[in-house]
Amino acid sequence: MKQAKLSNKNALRSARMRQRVLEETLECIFALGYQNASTVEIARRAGISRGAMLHHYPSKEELVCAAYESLLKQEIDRLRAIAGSYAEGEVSLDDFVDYLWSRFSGRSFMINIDFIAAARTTPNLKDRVERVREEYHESLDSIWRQFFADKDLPEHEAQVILNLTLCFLRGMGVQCAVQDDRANLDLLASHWKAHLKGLISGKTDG
Amino acid sequence: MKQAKLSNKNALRSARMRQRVLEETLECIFALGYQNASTVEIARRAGISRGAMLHHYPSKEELVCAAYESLLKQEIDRLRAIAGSYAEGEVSLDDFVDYLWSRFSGRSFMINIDFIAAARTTPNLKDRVERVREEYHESLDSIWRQFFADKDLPEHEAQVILNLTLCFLRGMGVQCAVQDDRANLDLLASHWKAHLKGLISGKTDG
DNA sequence: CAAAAAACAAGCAAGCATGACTGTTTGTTT
DNA sequence: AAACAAACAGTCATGCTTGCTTGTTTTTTG
Repeated sequence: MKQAKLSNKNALRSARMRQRVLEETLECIFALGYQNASTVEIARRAGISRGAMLHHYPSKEELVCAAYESLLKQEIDRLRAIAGSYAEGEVSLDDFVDYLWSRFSGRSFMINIDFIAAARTTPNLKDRVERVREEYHESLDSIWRQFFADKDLPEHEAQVILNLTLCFLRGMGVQCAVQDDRANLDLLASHWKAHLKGLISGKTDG
Repeated sequence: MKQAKLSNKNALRSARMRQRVLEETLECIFALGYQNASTVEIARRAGISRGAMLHHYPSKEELVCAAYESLLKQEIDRLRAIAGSYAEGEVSLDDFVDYLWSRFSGRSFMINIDFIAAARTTPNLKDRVERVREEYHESLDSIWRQFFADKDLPEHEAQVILNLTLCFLRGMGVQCAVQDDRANLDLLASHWKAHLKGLISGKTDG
């Protein structure tokens, strides 16, 4: 976003360093929590001086926001890849829900919780987090619709089912954060998947 | 827990003060976030000196843990009250889910998110948070069973339905924290309630 | 009523995180 | 190659937070 000409050695060096810093920022937040992820520690892990880091990201807020955007962009890319696999008939709805659950129970979502908690009481951060999340959900939505293209469900019902599923997975992810009882949660996820089938074919209620 | 004789004036004064400090701790965490809730600010709001507060709670961890325990104890009391109302036939399952949703979309849950996020990377806190949450869930569980006592669902299925509902509500609560789109979430909650009915009577799948 | 204990007030010191500042090296441009 | 710009390193100062210490008031107890 900052470099116009990407052919330079400098721009490449810069891009690499920025990427490394962002990755270590996320890792640091994952390992230590949002608030305990100090710029000193991040710089140390990234093998860069604080001065240099401040050159790339002028404030901590800039840094963590960029890191969050990077995180969700990665997620979006992964979703796109799944969408490609679906087009080739390699992925079922069950597989997709499994994939989502793996995402909501792993590092990515734990970092997300920290950001969500921090964003709630930090207006600047909240705006940016909200914006990035919106983008993410749009991607998710467009992929989700693919799974219902051949079913005869109205679009808004597919949307409701997606939102139910997302809230459910989010809630399980939160539970995962506080008490790592994976076996039980995996079981619960299975229940939900079985349930989804009923929702799609059965249509017991509107 | 600290006072043996509650008949003293001192013990009463102490208890009142402790209660006030805990309440302001929660309010401070709600308003400013877990990390920005400094002991200075809490003391200021509670109208007490920091020295006095340190007399009651020797460390910040003690303070916030006590506050969290107080918060969930309050929730448990409320649940017990609902259980009483149910016994008198004043509350339906729908009402109960509505009640839970009001809890998961309000102050109480927002504070919870902060604690959950903080606990993830703070071992001491995590243990205590986990323990208190367990107690809370047990209360919830015993009440939930009441609603299924007259239905012919096996107990473990009622449990699964509770867990599904809880995860769903938690997920909605998280969404609430980052983007206050109540109208949509309320709608989604209605969908779930309608859905619950199907789950209980219909039994489309095991 | 005197002594002990508890509740409370207020100031102090150490630690830490952030951001600013100064200087050095590496790369680009003309 | 000379001037310029970007990338990087390291140190410093400010502000904030926490917990400790010392002193005062209120209550309980012998």
